[in-house]
Amino acid sequence: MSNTIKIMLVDDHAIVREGYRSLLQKQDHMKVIAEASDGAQAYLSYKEHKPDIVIMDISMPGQGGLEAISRIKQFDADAKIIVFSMHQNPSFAVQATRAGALGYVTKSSDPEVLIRAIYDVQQGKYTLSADIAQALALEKLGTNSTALDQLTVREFEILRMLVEATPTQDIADTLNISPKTVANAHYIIKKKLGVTSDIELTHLAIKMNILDLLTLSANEC
Amino acid sequence: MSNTIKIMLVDDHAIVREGYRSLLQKQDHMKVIAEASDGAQAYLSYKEHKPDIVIMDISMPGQGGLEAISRIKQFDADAKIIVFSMHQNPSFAVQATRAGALGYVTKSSDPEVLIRAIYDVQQGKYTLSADIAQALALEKLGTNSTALDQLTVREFEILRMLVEATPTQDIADTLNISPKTVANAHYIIKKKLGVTSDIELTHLAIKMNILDLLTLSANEC
DNA sequence: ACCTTGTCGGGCATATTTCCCGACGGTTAC
DNA sequence: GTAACCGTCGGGAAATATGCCCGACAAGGT
Repeated sequence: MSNTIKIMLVDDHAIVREGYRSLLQKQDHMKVIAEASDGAQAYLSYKEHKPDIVIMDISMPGQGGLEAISRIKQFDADAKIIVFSMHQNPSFAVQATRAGALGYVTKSSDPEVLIRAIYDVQQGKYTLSADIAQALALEKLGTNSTALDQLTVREFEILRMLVEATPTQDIADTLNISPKTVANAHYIIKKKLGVTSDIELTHLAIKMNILDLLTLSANEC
Repeated sequence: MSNTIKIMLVDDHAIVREGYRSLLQKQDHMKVIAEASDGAQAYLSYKEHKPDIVIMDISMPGQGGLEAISRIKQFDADAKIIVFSMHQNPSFAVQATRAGALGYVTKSSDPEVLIRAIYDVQQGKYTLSADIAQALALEKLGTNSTALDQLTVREFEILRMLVEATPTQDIADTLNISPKTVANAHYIIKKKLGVTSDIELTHLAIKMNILDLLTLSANEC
């Protein structure tokens, strides 16, 4: 069929890919033609299969989703990428958009929302799931001025790794840049966010839900 | 069929439930008889359907999974619950087990691992996915469970102020000691706790409940 | 008395942070 | 086109912090 949408799935959890596949199978005009479980794989697979739509998780180990989006867009500026993330924090949507994503849907959304987003993005329309759209609107109105949006995509990515206590050398390795650049970014991030110590930085990351408390806390709240 | 395992799914992400269902459908001896998207629903649904096995995510909004496990075990001490979580942190496995779970499998695992776990737990065997088993073993070797006891009173006092992002000079002033002594203590603390960065130190403080999360988190817990 | 442990801080080599700079590619504006 | 801008990348150099050493002193313990 000529109007079948070719889809690539990128998610590090096999069970979630299973879910996508099962869901998309029920749609007449969609076909999953490729899968990947991390950013690097996603890039290679994109070049090979040229899918119409990429559905991508952004919180993956190693090469994160944002980096993968940038790489793919660099290879094909017309790439249509939907980010499907567990993060309700609108800053993630902002960063994903900057990196080149055309849609952002939370995993809490009903499956139909993802389907709808695929059709929308296929036609070049930008799509946000309702919860994120609302949060973004509130942020714009309120003084919830999240300083996070002042960060560039690269800085945000580095911040995420930093607050997870990733060594500078490891960050440099995963992003293929010099440790010196990471150190410079570290400094710029602290400056932009108005903190002077790494401990303050970590506090801020927790407040802004960049650092998932659940991954840290051994006790229930 | 008498040997069909009746399963209940609990996960807040519809797409993940879709994935479980698709996966379990392929198994002859398993049948999904109920679903729930949060802890409270899970408890009610358990009482109604009495499944043989519960597969439960523990990071859910509102009443989390650990609470649900406790409630279910209280109602039925023989309940067989497998936790299927994205968290690789072994502390989660410890907590889940304390709450009454019989198995812990990470979402990064291959689907077969979950299937295997279902059969194992059905027979009353406790099951861990390989990655968690290894992490737990390493933790046991590391003896960081009593790490805090290695700190002297003074060091502990300084640690508490440090992780609240108190400037070194302020700590020195408050304790009437030299900033240099604070810096030295800071170093000794990191050494005793086996961390190399302040970010790691903050993570540890959160895990050990030295840092009050409630004063930090902008969200309800 | 003697040894241990905690507290306090100086010294000093090394590492990191901080802030500067220029280079380069991509966009946008005109 | 080209000028202006932004994001990314990293070098350089001074200021600062860290890592690890040391000795001093007091309080118990044996």
